[in-house]
Amino acid sequence: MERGQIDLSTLPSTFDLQSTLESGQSYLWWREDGGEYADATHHGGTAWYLTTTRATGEPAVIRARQRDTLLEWESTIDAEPVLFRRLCLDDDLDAIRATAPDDELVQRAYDAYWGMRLVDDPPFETLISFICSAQMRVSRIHEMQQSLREAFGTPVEFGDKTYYAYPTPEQLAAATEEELRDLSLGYRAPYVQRSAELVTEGTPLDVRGLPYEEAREALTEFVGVGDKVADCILLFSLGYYEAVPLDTWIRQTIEEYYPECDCRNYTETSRAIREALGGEFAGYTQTYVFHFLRNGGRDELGE
DNA sequence: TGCCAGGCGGATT
DNA sequence: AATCCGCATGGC
Repeated sequence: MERGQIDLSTLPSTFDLQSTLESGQSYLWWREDGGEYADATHHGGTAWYLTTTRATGEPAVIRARQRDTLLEWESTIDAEPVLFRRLCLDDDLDAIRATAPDDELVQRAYDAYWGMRLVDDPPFETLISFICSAQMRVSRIHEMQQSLREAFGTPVEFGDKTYYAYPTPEQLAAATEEELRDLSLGYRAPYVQRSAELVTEGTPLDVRGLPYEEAREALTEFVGVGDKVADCILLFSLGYYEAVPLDTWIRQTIEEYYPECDCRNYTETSRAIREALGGEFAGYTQTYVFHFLRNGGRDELGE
């Protein structure tokens, strides 16, 4: 057991663990108290768990908790570099926000969840969890990932308990469609199995290096991955901060607040809203807006 | 009960 | 290239 703490006051920007983990970006963490979108206050909430698989293939467990300006952790490994990378602790939020449009929706969203970061999750885990996200509630997407871990993941001992790492491509490729349907994945079951298999067969998933639109197109090679899910993978695991996933919430936002961006197809609408949200960090801004609206922010706006 | 949830694949036009 | 339709499951 290793432990340590990160002094968040030395970072370029303030940090809010709860907003980061409850904003529908990552389905790979789970709360110690079992809660979902709860009541824990910002900067002093519950502990969270994460499994991570090292380059050696060896799985590890991390427990992390924020107390004001400290991020405390315990782990089977030295978790500090993992936390820095996956929680984007080095991001400069002021510089990012400076690129965002100065309108009420965006500024209220940034104010409401200031300190939230994008996540930088492993591409395969992001691929699978966002295949599962189609037409599905956030809480159930979390549950599905938990089920996948427990059914197919490699066990890891941590403290006096056994945890399960997120399954590898090989482990999910070996699953049957029926086994996956038994986990309540529904029609996504064959997509998960087949896409995992495609990864083991060498279909490129780490498309970093390709220009944004080419990268998005390349990811739709996977089964169950359309433009929207591809944008999520680019934004939450491959560092494409300009990617704006056009989901039901953002489409409604476009209709209401940026009607001039409502073009005929995904590609054109995407170009327009990326431009409207400031280009380079449009996906960062979109993530704040998404979280704000999903938590009822729209009701506050007209007041 | 019927509708919706961070949509997608396949068929049809 | 655009549109339509079926698809699992669970919560309200």
